[in-house]
Amino acid sequence: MKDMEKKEETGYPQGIKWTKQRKNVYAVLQEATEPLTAVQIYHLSEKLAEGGEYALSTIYRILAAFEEKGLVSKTTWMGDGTVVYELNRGEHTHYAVCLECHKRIALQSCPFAHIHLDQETDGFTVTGHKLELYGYCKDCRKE
Amino acid sequence: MKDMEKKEETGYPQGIKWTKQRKNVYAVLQEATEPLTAVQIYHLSEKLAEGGEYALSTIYRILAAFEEKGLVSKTTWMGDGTVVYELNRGEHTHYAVCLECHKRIALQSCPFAHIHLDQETDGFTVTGHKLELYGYCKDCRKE
DNA sequence: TACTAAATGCAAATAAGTCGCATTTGCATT
DNA sequence: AATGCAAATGCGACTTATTTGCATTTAGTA
Repeated sequence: MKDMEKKEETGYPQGIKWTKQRKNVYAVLQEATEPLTAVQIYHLSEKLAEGGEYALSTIYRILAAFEEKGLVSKTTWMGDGTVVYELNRGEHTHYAVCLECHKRIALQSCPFAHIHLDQETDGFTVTGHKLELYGYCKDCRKE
Repeated sequence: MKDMEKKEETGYPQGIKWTKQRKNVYAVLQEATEPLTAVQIYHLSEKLAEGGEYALSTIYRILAAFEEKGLVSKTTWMGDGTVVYELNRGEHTHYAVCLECHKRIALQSCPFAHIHLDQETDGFTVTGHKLELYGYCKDCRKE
């Protein structure tokens, strides 16, 4: 287990205090396959630790701190406004949301990958975008 | 003012009770040039009427009823999750949001107007989409 | 004009997130 | 290894946005 020891000693972005709560939240975000709400992160973090030794307000503060440091980005599901957090991994993902079962399906690629959005609006410099598709997944489709 | 009388008698989508509160909310939404929050609609409706004869909960219920009937659509500003309502007028509008001053600029056209999004995801039938652009408006742009 | 289901007002309840303050804890230093 | 302090945490109170129960009112029909 020397590898794990090594990982314990290093591997965390520096510049902030790495408390056990922060390490757990960070681990939860690394394991996540899609963006999570603060409450989901709260429960998953507690599961990672043994006891119920977390305050929800701490989770909110940790997420705010991570966002400040650029580790995490905070977004909202456009459909219902749910606020979610995810690790900044460089790429971005869009989702298709089923209006029937509310399942979210990640798009394999961004439709704007090769489209220039800049000229859309006069004088506005576009630096990013958010997109959400709506419709029916193959299980819920009406014929 | 015969025109107004006429308008009073007709012109409302049928199938629901047209109370004075609902008429006012409907009028507010018709006059709106962009989506409004429930609280904004609440204040504007009270201004339309004379007295403070509205309950905020009623506004929420009216908006929910309108949404049910397909008169109104409820959306959220993706950036901050603010929930807003607007009349369903057939077309849809996207916005570019300035990260500095938070101004919203309506796009003249939808970038997807002539793009097929259907094939993006296997088996998913796309019926709608939401898009928000981020960046800097011409007043806030950094050189 | 009377009747009834639906709509409203009000106040209390819920949900998501924030904040102040006393206590604890990384972590840099001795 | 022990110390010190700023930063982080826990806890509870608070805010803001929205929902809900219930008694009362009202639109639209019979």
